[in-house]
Amino acid sequence: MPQSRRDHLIETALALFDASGYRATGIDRILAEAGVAKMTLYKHFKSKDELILAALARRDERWLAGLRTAVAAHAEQHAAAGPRARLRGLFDALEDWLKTPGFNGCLFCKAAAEFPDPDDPVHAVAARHHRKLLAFLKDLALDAGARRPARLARELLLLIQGAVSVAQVNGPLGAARTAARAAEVLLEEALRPGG
Amino acid sequence: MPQSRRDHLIETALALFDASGYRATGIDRILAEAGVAKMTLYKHFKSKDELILAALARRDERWLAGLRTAVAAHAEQHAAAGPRARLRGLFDALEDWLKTPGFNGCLFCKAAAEFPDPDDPVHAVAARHHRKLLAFLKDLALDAGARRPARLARELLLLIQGAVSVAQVNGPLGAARTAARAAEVLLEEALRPGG
DNA sequence: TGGCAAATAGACAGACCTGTCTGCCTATTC
DNA sequence: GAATAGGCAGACAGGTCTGTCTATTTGCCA
Repeated sequence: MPQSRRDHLIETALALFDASGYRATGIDRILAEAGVAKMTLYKHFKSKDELILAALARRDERWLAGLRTAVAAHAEQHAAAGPRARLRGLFDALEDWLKTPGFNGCLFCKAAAEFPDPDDPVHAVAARHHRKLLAFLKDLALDAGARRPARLARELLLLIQGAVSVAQVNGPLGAARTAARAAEVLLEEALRPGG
Repeated sequence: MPQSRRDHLIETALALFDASGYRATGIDRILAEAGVAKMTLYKHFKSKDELILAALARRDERWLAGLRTAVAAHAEQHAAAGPRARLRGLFDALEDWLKTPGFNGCLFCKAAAEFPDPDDPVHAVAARHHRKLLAFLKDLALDAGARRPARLARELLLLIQGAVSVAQVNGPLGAARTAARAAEVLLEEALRPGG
């Protein structure tokens, strides 16, 4: 099962990068935690940076998939609730995430911070993740019937990223709730007819 | 002039920490850039972490002071413009900052990310900075006559931090404008009578 | 049982990091 | 002119980092 060790390395690296940062997490630490030999790592990944890229790719798909299912589940649960239901699901999922014990900020924001060069592949992956999230939010806004869905999506993105950032620095207290409240105000404004 | 070398070290360190991160910036790099000998640094600071703390302390006071003056200047310029004038000044200053060529995100968010332990003095300084910014926003909201100033302040903080985060990852295009637009909607909602 | 592929432990090189120490040099002050 | 303080350059120790290499062991399959 050649995939299994590679997977295990990616998962272990993800957890450690999240907890301590990219540069601060040494290869040896990942290997010790995963119980894998160094040569095995370097057989699957050409360098530490490639491991970082693989870990971010996995996080990207998993995180967005989780968001999608959370929103869909919430919409199904409150089938008759109108356009606000999905938005509520979005921010409920956000709140759950921020309150997760090990929560330590957005891995992509931290990647962009530790690899500030925009041409760096790691930074580029982080940027792409943000754009994918923005596209998802735009679909949501479009679905809700917002007057200017792209603008509402950009606003929602700010609220989400702001909540993540504030929660990382000062704890999760109220950040998601505040974001959800503001999002409802912005949604209502976007649904109001004349403007 | 014993203060001058200390100051120069702090300024140089600030610029390098901003451009490359805390761990990624070696002492030797700071010394070479500042043209200062190693022993001079270690006479003024007990360790690299203390230099980081000193640099963050300076950034904290300078950044908040700049924000205050920007808001005051804008309010004076549009003396009769009502409660929105200061808010506009706030987000104009934000836009200027995000579009500054060397802009590379919020030093305090990055500090909290690189020093994730909440008990770490560096993380604590970052958290304190956020609370000071929140207090300033609350004063602004109070001044504007918002119905629930504390809530509006928390919402504005999310927008500001979100714009900073998004601009860091994906460039400054539109982030500040989006935040300003959303802030106006939220302010209007907070000023509307019944709610 | 023999053979093969893959993973293991661990040494190793070379680079970089922080923090300490030793001389040298310069400027100021008596 | 001499003494003294402070900054400079650079060596150094001790540690960590990535990435490479060499043996050795494990497990599987014929």
